[in-house]
Amino acid sequence: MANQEDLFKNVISHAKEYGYIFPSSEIYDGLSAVYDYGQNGAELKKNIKEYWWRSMTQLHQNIVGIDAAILMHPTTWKASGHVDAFNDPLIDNKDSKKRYRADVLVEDYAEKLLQKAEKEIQKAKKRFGESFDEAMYRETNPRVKRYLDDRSEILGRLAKSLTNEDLADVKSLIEELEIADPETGSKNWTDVRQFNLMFGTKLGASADSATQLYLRPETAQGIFVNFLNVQKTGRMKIPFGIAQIGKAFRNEIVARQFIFRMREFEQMEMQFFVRPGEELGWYEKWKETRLNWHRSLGLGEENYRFHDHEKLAHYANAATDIEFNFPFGFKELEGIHSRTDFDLKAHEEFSGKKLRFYDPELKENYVPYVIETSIGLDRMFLSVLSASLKEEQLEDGNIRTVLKLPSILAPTKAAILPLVKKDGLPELAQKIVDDLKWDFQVQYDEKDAIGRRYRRQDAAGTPLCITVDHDSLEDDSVTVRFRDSMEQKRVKISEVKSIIQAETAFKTWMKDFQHKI
RNA sequence: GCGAAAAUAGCUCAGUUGGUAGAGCGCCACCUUGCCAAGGUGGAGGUCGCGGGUUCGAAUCCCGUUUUUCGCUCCA
Repeated sequence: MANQEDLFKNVISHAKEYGYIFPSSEIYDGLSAVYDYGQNGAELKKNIKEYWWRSMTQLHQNIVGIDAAILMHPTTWKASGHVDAFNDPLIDNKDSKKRYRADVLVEDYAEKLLQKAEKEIQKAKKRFGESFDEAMYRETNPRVKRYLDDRSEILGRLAKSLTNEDLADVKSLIEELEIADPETGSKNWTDVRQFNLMFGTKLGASADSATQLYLRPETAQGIFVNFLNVQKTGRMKIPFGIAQIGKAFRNEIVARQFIFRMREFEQMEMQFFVRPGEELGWYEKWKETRLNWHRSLGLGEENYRFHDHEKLAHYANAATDIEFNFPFGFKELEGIHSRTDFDLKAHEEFSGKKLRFYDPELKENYVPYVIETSIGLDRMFLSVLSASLKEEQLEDGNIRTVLKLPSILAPTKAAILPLVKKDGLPELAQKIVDDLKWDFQVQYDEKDAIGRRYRRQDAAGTPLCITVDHDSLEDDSVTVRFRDSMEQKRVKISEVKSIIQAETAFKTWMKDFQHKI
């Protein structure tokens, strides 16, 4: 574990040192759980986005992309359930330091009363046998009646307090009922506090006439509300998908672990619309397709696993996570959910608009079912970065720090290096840069000895180095040096472009892993 | 949000019982060199996270605060 922690610290400091990630507003001490992407980070992130976007929208004729606004009509979040579900009243136990949902504590207590009542009833049933009148017993037995009455009184009061947002009363309720920490038995509670996980903002310049808006807590709703627009204008036929990359915001209670859980984050989502009843087949297909996409990057098969949800959200009838072996253990990287018709139905209800598809084969209208694949871009970034960072022991005993990024994702594809900065070598190297820059992100570097420059590029993740030496002036050849193997190859200058191309092309990376949908 | 630990140069870290801040690497300039972190000379960069307090004197002791990591918790 100590090693893992060290590894994680290494990733964080490497990310900063090589211009990948900086704490937000660092000169003002930073802002909790907000990070900026630096010069290399921005490139890597953009490349991850592009790899995903092209896999979705370019390799599939029936998947198209949109880019919806972050601000949406507030009713969207009522329909999606976020207004209710993202509001949790929480309470801490001061002794055990454990946190609970206050309403769940009370509900559990009420549940126990119900169980006590049932137990009495079962006992009575045994005693009286056939002639036992259960309904009558519930009404007449004082103990059972008290249990049940208390229970409904408690639940009634809880519901009322929650509706009125009277959190003080929820706490009083917990104190009056002498509810104890289920694990430690302590009754030493903090006040109940409300956490709203959606960031609010206002539409309209004057405070009193302004409308309450939210920064979207997920990008999915931008797809659902545009379902008909895209389907009609794109003449899309079921099954089809809508992809989107964009920012989402959550006021996380605990936002931690570097860029793993941030308050402002980016999602890459694809909602795939299918015939009702066929969703589970598609769900399986997308599980396989998405895992393949991850495998194509070559970060190690053993670093991925599925984690099927046993407890499903109210809208889903199947759900799994693709987990990645982060430096702090296996954690969710991507979610694949069979969301049924929950979202479109909810939007039909709240908007009063029909969100249906006329299926010419079935000759009927229906609300499509949805398979969602949703990946955290920042988490993907962290997975790529942490799996790529290696400290290698070389044959001569030296340690080499190398960032073995998949070369299609690397910020800089090649560094062009004159062996020495004289004798016309820099000029030739510059000429090569000027030729390559139209197609690739390349970098010129003439500072320090060649070996050091190689290592510098290794640590920054550049897959190829092109070295210009004195022979180059005579025979138009250069040395290509490969980051991962450290091998060198003598090639003609005219071949360089195709070598970089072969190393970094989309097709090179994806072709064995693509899946026909 | 509660608890624990931490914060000193761009990075990794030293800094003794309180006595005016250091190393290695990195960075910049010049020289030498030239295929796997080479050598030399010179230089820039820190009010020791921030704010109070104790003290003749605080990086060091005390209080508060911010940020980070870990545990609890939560996760559409």
